[in-house]
Amino acid sequence: MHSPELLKGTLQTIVLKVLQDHGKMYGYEITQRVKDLSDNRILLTEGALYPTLHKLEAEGLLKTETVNIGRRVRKYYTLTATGKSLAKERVHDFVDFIKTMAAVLQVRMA
Amino acid sequence: MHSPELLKGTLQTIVLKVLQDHGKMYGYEITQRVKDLSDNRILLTEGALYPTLHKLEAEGLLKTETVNIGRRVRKYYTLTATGKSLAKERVHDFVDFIKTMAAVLQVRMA
DNA sequence: GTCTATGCATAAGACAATTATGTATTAGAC
DNA sequence: GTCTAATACATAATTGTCTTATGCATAGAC
Repeated sequence: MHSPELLKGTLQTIVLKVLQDHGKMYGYEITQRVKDLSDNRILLTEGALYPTLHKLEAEGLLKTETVNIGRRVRKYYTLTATGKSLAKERVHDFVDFIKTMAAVLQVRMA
Repeated sequence: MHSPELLKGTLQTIVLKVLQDHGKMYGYEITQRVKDLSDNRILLTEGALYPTLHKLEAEGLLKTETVNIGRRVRKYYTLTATGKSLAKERVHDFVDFIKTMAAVLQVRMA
């Protein structure tokens, strides 16, 4: 697991990009996908994820669809058009930030 | 200027590495060096920098030397041995984190 | 003589995430 | 057939880091 402070500020970016790449997903699925993609290094906590999803939905970046699986409820999230462009923007900003950090820290990020 | 949330958690890393690369420096000088290296994109605020320097000093990672320039006071900071190894560790951790993020976001950071 | 830059420092408040807690279903181990 | 872990949602209290605001003081440019 990474020093968790570095993760700060990246949660929205992660959620938006994962949704962009994998389409309709539900909360728990997002945590698992991120866990897999990061080789168990990024473990999204529910206390952070759900408030973020609700916030993004309230801002019109995500739309939801509730589905009953047996007696269990699943809430699927999909990017809206605005959400898609924000996803791109956030990833771009992140890459840009890394380039700047590489210059300051004098390291190669390849 | 970058979206400031991304900067969270990177301040100590930046300070330690800049001190490692440039040796003895004072607070204001650090802000300017980072500003230059980042092409004006990372502007360290004093309210964040000074508490961080004091904290690193209290933890034995930095040692200080106060110098009078005319009537003005300058406080120079240098890495201790412990500070040097932490600097390396922090940079390594950061690069590692970026690799993980690249996998999650499916981007190249070059 | 005023404005900007240099140079230190602390305090109040905002904000995001962690930790803790709560509820409930389902699959598999034994 | 019972217990545990995984699945699946959600909110509240607390923590920690940073921004913003404030304060003091010197020096140089114009």
